[in-house]
Amino acid sequence: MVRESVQTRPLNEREASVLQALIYEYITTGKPVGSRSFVQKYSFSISPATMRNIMFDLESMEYLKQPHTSAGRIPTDIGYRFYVNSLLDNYDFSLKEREISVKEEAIKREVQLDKIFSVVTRMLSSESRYAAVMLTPRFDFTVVKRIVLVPMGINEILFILVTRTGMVLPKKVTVSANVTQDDMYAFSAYLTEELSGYAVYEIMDSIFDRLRQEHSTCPNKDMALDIAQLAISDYEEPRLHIEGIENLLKIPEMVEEERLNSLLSIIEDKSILKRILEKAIEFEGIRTLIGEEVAEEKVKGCSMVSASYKIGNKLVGAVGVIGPTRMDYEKVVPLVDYTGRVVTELLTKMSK
Amino acid sequence: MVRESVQTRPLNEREASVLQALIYEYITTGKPVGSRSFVQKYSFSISPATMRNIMFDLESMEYLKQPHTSAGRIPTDIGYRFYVNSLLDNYDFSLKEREISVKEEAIKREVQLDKIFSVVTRMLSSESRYAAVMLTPRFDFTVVKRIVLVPMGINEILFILVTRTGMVLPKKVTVSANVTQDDMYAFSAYLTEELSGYAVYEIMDSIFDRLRQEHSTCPNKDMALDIAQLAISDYEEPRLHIEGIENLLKIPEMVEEERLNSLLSIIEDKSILKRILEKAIEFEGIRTLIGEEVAEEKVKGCSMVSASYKIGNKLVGAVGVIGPTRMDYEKVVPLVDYTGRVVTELLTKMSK
DNA sequence: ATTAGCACTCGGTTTAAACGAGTGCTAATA
DNA sequence: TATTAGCACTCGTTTAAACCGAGTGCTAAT
Repeated sequence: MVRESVQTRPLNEREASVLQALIYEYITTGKPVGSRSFVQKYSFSISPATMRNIMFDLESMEYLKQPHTSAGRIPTDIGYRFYVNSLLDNYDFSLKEREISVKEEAIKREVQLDKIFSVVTRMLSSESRYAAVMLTPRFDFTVVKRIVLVPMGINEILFILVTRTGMVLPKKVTVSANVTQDDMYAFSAYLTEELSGYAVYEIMDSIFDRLRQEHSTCPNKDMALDIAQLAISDYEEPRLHIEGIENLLKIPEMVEEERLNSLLSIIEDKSILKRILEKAIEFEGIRTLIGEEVAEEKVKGCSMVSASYKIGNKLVGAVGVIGPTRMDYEKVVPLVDYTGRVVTELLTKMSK
Repeated sequence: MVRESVQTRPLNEREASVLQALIYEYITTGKPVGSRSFVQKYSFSISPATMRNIMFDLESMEYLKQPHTSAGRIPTDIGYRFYVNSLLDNYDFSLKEREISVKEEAIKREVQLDKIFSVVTRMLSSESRYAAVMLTPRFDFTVVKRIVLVPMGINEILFILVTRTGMVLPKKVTVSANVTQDDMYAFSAYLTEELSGYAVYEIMDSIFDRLRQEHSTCPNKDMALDIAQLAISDYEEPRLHIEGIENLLKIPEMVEEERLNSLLSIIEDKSILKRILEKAIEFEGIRTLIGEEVAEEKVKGCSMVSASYKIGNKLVGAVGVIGPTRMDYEKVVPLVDYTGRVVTELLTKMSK
């Protein structure tokens, strides 16, 4: 049979299973997969020649490519995409959890929210053997539990916001007028009374406006509001936690010139990752970006599996794993998915 | 003259200047320094042969070595040590600052203490072009400014300690008995009243004991003390900030197998760095560790320049730069020294 | 004490050959 | 028609040999 170029079309069963096995093989070994040894290793009951024909078809449909003539095949981004999609199709989102659940306790034992982020990323990177990233919750959805003002010096006030999740967010504010210790107590009480229970975005949107018009027994009410507004309006951006870059350095192909540069830009310019993860927040559940799909100029040959997490039913942050395109998706996808759920559960419980 | 093996002895002037120039050359180029080109480049008015003789002497005194026969010379750790010491001898610790002072403002503008650590390490790594590390202040020397208790749930209390430097240290504490909102206010007032102005180590050493015996108007005084003691006793360890590992990856010799492993252990096992920096706290001022002097099994071919910093006149933390043995000490030493001073100044001012 | 001269070393680079895993194509086969 | 055996060909990788050049140590002359 003379092989003619094949347009993209649904794969038949045999092609699909070959593709799947081939990608699996490549993910494990990192070497281009050739027909002879492949057929043997996976006990396909076809000859190498037939395998070559199938590979040829898969190649002309752009699922595979050759790094150079007369080498075996490696998957293209499209190939990986097929692989990951069929993983996702068959993935039982309810199960899986049991296998990993040991770590769950370690996370849940952590009480200080800030540490949770470290623990989660550390766990995720060590479990996945790649690099883990996490974007801390969007500030505007956090719910105020308590506000405490502490005088720090002349005209300097430390504004401490305690969230319902137990996060403690301090902010130094400079005021022009003098404020007495008694004022501080009054302000703390007033602001806690009025703002607790509301999410920051609500406070910014409407609560402040309402309070300014309402009457209050708090002396200097307006000043209290000024301080609060000042502090809250320039609260912190979500922070990016990265952990486990060292894992990536252990992967031989990542240490090669070109990839290393990708890595360097990722570490150096955190805004890149932040951009990617911020996008991920919008998608409920798992999201995979393979190779070029990452769509960041400086990032080449990397994939990213991410999951958004919620507080209550608001999507507020994301967590993920970065690795080479040749990533062990089969392991990473459930892991990330699971981690997202644990974080959601934890934060939601804390904010009750 | 037949060269005989030379015992270590004080270097004469010519030898010293050759050694100094040679190390400088090696630091800049990274290539073994050979006699011919070296004599030419640095306009020594001696012949290459004479230079070889000098080099031979320096080698037999272990200031230099050859990576292999018939190659030029490179410095040994002892050589670097000589170089750094004479740098330090001639180093005007009062001056230098002016050159770098631009960044000072950027740091001092930072109000949130936690961010200062990030800013300092980032600045230090980007200025030095190596990796920067910083150990946050030892907790036991921080002075209490204010204590606030916030009820978080059944039997759960958030204990917030505000230090005089403006650091906000929250800690979740679980108590057995029920605590009312009013208790909280009373406790906060009582603890603030009694503990503010004292350093944590004083509180742990004696204040608690004293308070337990004294009478107080605070109802449930003992419970308040229990909570405080619980929270303070297991407060956080100094944290380690690292920044700029990417800079090290840009140095070709660091990406080679062996060095890369060193690097990986450093990143992976932060306790190594912590150990080194903790030691550095004990030395007032600058400290250099060259190559083997680092004395950590897994760390090879790295040097570290560190400076301790103080709050008032207590040594509480350290900051430093890590790079290859072939580091630009001439640049790094003043930089680290200066950074240490700025941090000291800043923290001291904040804690007033 | 310095230096010119010279034989010698040895890592790095270049060149060439041999290797081997893999391919595409063709022709025979089920 | 789909599969397979056979074969020539490709091309990156490994191995070996040759060579280059920067550098050394030693010796003898200055």
